[in-house]
This record gives sequence, C-alpha cells and structure tokens, in this order.
Amino acid sequence: MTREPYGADHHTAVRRPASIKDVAAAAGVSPTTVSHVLSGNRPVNEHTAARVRSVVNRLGYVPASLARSLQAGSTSVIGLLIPDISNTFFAELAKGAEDAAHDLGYGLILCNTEFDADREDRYLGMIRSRFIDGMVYASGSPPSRRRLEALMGKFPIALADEEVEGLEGALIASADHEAGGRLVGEHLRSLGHRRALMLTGPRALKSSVARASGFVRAFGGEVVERVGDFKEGSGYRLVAKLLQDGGLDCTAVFAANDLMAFGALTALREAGLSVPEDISVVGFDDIRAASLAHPPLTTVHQPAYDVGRTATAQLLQYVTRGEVPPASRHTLPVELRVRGSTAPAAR
Amino acid sequence: MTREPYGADHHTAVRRPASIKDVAAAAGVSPTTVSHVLSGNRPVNEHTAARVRSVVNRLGYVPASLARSLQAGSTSVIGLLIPDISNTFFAELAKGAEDAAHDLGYGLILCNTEFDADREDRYLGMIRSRFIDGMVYASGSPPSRRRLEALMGKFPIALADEEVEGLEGALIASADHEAGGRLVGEHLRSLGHRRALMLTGPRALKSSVARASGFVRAFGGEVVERVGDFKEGSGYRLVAKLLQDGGLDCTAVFAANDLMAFGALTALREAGLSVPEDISVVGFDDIRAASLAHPPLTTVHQPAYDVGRTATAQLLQYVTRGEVPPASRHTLPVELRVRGSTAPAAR
DNA sequence: ACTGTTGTGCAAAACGTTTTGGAAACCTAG
DNA sequence: CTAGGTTTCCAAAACGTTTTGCACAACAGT
Repeated sequence: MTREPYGADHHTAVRRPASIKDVAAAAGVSPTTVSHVLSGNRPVNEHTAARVRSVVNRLGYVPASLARSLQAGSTSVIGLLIPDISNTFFAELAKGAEDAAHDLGYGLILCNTEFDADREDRYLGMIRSRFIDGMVYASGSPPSRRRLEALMGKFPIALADEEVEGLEGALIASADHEAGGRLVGEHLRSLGHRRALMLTGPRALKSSVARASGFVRAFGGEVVERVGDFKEGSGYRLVAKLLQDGGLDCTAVFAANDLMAFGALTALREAGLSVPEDISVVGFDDIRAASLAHPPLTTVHQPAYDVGRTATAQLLQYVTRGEVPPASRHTLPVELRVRGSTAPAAR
Repeated sequence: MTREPYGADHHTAVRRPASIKDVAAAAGVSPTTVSHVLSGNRPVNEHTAARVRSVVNRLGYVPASLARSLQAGSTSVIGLLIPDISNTFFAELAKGAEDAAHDLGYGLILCNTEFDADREDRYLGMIRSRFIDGMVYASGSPPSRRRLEALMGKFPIALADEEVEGLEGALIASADHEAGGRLVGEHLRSLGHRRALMLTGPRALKSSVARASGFVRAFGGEVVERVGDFKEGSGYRLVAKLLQDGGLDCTAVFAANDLMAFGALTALREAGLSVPEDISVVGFDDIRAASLAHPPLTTVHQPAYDVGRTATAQLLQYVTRGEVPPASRHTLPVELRVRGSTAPAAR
C-alpha cells in the first residue's frame, strides 16, 4: 500500500497549496509572468493575463506571504509589547496601536509580558531575528533597560507612555502626566482643600513621578506622600494604615491611578467616612469603572488610545522607509473629568 | 562621490544584518556547518563549533526567522480575531490565548475587527497566504459565516465563545451560557421573584439565545423579553421605554450582559427606583466594573481567560501536527457571583 | 588488505516569491 | 531593407535558511 505524498491519509491533513509554479505550468507561462499579472508590476498582454487569472481562480492560488516577505526584506508586521492586556489602559492602547498598524497594512503581534523578563526577552528576540519590522514598547519593567538600549540603535523601536529611566534618544509618545497632576492640584485647591494625601506609584516610573510633582506644585498646600504600586490593594492598605494610626489629617486624597483610588474609597467607606462629603477622592486614568463607580470618580482622563496610535503611527513612518527613528517626544493632552467624588473641603 | 551600499547615508539607516554566509565565510566553514552548530541537528567537531560560535558572537548573528519559516513551511504565529480588544471580556480572552500560544512558542497576531467585515476579510487573508499557521476566531459578525466556512476545512481554525449559526464541524471552546442563564433563573426564583424582564442579546448569536433559554426554563415564572445589542445604551433605552409606557410590571431584570445591566441600572435610578430594594438586577460576564459598581452587580462570571486559553491550546494541538482540527466542543463552567444588586422580591 | 563504521564537513536542492537584464517578435519610419 | 522602438515574455539570480546525500579520512576488526 503506497502512501500518498499529501493528504488522503485522513481528511484532516493539510494539502500542499498551489504555488506560483503550479499556476505558471497550468497557464503555460513562466512564473515571472504570473507574478507580473498579479502585481501589475510590468505590463502583460491582456489575453495572457486573462488566462493566468482564470487559472489563479481555478486553483485558488494565494501568494505565500512568507516568500514575498523574504524577498522584500520586511514582513509588514510589528510587535506591541505590554505588561498586561487585561488592564483596560493597555487594552485601549493596544486598540490605538492596532488601528494605526492596520491603516498602513501592518499586522500587530501582541507581546504580553506579565512583567516577566524572560518573556520580554523572547519577544524582543522577534525583532532581532527580523520577524517583525519594529516594536512598540510599553512595558518599562526596569531590568529590561539595558537590553532595550542595545536594540534601540539597530532596530525601529518606539516607547509608548514609558519614559524609561536613562533612555534618551528614543521615539516617545506619552500622556502629559505632569499636566494631569497639575489639573488635579488646581481643582482641589479651587475647592478649598489645603491638606491632601497623595498616593503615588513606584518611584522608578517617570510617569509616576511626574504626576506627583505636577500635583504638589499646583496644589500649593500641604501634601503627605505615600508610595503605592498602582494596585487596588495598595490604595486600600495605605489609607487603612493611616486611618488606624491616628486618623487621616486631610480633606482630600489624590491617587496616582484609579485602581488605588478605588482601594482608598473602600478603606474610607469602611471607616465610616463618606465621599465626597467628608473627604474628596481623585484618581488618574479614567478607566471604565471610574464613571460607573459610586460615587462616580473624579479623575484624569488619559488618552490611552491616542498614545498607542501615535506611538505606532510615528514608528511606522520610519519603518516604511527602512530607517531607525530619531529621538522625538510626542506629548498628548490630558483632561480632568470632574465627577461626584470631589466637593468643597469640609470645615 | 560614491554611494555606500548600506548605511553611512546617515546614522539612521538600518544596515544589512549578518547572514549565515557571512558567518561561514568568517569562520572558514560552509553554511551547512554553521547551521548544524546552531541547531545541534548533526554533530560538529567541538573545535570547529567553538570557532563558529565565537564568530557568531562577534558578528552578532541572529538567524533570519523568515527564511527559517519559509523552509519549515510554518511561521509559529497564529491569529486571534476579535471584535474589540478594549472590551474587557475580549481582553481577558486575548490574555488566555496569548498565554497558551506563548507556552508552545507561538506568536499571536491581534486581529481587531471593530465588527468591520472588510477588516475581518483582510485578516482572514493572512491565513490563506499562510502568514499565520492558524486562527482563533471570536467575532461572529454574521456576514462572515460563508467566508469562514470556506476556510474551515482547509486551514486550522478554532471558534472561541461563538457558535456561529450553521457552522458545525468546528473546534469550539465556549462558556456554558445555558447553565449561566439557569443559575440566574434559580437564584431569582429562590428569592421569590415571579415576574422578570429579560434583556437578551442579538438573536443571531447562539450564546445570546442560550442564556435566555436557560433562564426562562429555570425561572419558571413570567418573563417579558426585549432584544438588545449588548451595549449599555440599549439596556438603558429598553428599560426607560418600558418605564415610560406604563410601568415595569416585574420585580427583577436579567440583562444578558453587564453593560446592558448598567444601562438598566441607570434608567431605574433615574425613575426613582432603588436597587435592590424595589427591583433586583442581574448581569452576565462579570466584567471588572461589575464588582466596583454601586450596588455591586450580581452577575454570571464567564471564564473569558479560560475560553481563550482552551480554544488556543486545542487549536495548537492540531497546528503543530499540521492537521486541520476536527469538530469538537469544549464547554467551560460558569459561576454565579451573588452581590448587592439582588434581594428578595418586594411585596 | 578488505570491509565496515564513525567522524567530519561540504555541495546542492528546496522553500516560494520578486526583480532584472535580455531575447524574440513585431511594428514603424526613414 | 534597415535602424530603432515597442511589446511581450522568460531565464536566472536573489532573499536566508534547513536538509539530505555524499565524499573523504581515519580507524577498527577480521
């Protein structure tokens, strides 16, 4: 019993697809001509072209993009490296990146790292092996800085919303964190607040530092700072701790992101304080839940979508020309969304 | 003035990377040997191997994965087609898919369609041009059925959470929508509710129908059905309309997803009704905002992550063997999360 | 001395395209 | 009839790997 070269083993096996040679043979022309017919790269006699096209249809021929990419020297695919796609901020950013990529006919590989350095390395390997033409990098787990630095000059990379410490010379698109902090500061000041608690994010992140400094400067009043980790639990713990250790001597809380703000809200509620009557709370990011929460959270809207879109569009501008992008900064405007969690300072 | 072949135009141009030939030449061996050294596919004299490795390092040689893929006949990349990555359900699903892909060394291309048929077509083209080895399909915009059907037998495709109407013979992973509806029915019944409003999703989606039928069967009481579109606005409008047209003659509302439930909540609140005292509300999905809302929403937790992970893992099982997956169904368990939006029926 | 066996490395084919320099045939104008 | 132009198509090279068959040497066992 002979074995067929392809398929027929069982109906589940994938059969060899038609190649350009098959089409050429069936149409009685050379592969060159088939290529020209399909690409329109050079004129072909209309009669021959029609015959080729009919064979293409009959055989269901679709050019192998791999071979095309190999020849062209680029894949029309880029990567998007982020820590956690289930975080709505990054999901929005991804959406913007995907849109920008799609507009220029590029594909986008989702590189979700879960903050895992090995995983990040593996994905960065895709750019070194030239499987992707570029990378939009939005992770910023500090240990990866060195590796990134080595790649930066050789491959097209754009930084989205992360100004990694010590990484100058990069193409960067990010929200105006400083301005966001400032808006909050002005808002609370105008409501008569003079003493506030600020829950910051990790000190290593420039964005985190910028939010805090913008706030402190604009607020003018007294600010107590506590360092969190951008997670709900840390907002809860920091506030609960303060409440327990002899009370929270302030009329407003500014958390450097919404998640921590929610944690703070829970802690305050549990302590019998009501928001915004007793104390005002402000977040940062404007995630979906912010407007749905009770009370709806006053927060700084971050243009996550635009950050992703801008970073990607900028990157592609250079990728399409086969260039490594030069240093440049694109700062996107931020907006204060005043909702129900802030009110005039209690007296 | 002569033009250099690569780079040196300006420091921004990408220079030609070292190829296996360059390495071979520099090490005084054949490309074959270099390949064997790196792949370990055949033994090579340790002395020669060391020399080759040193040249590899010196030149910073990284094999071009494109060429490798072309030769191997597969790219180790699959696609994930979804309508909207910024929807937390799909973001979770994507996370599961990405994890499963990563485990087997596969990359994942994000195909976000925004429910746009053209966009979907373009992405499906990637599988026909064999740029991706398979596709996890989670969109289900009805018009694409025919196209999908044509692909199904020829390329590896898995359906995630969408049992597209009339598309049998597929590999499917989905949550147990029917059971979810049943759980809600039982819950409300046990709280003494006898008359309920059900806000369903589009009739064309099997999942939507299953949620409703499971609910109706288990609830037993009287059910008024209204068809929505899974968006917040439709939940709001449907309830507002009913309230206006002579009152809502029921003690509970079951929305086929959380977003519509939020819309319903808003409409009820605006009408002066309080939840859950006057009327209970239940959602479906358990998106992030559900637990943060006020009152926290009772809902059915859908294992989005597992759906994505299972669909992908199953698909890859066949992809790695070069087979098209056979029909099979993987139903994942669902869980009722009882929170603050449901209470015993008012009398 | 013959026959294997093992170790080592290379040449060439193959994967499926696109691109480029001509060749052949035909036309046109002088 | 010839020089130059057009039209139409093809052969071959190139993209960068992996795989396979083979050659050559060295060495062992008989």
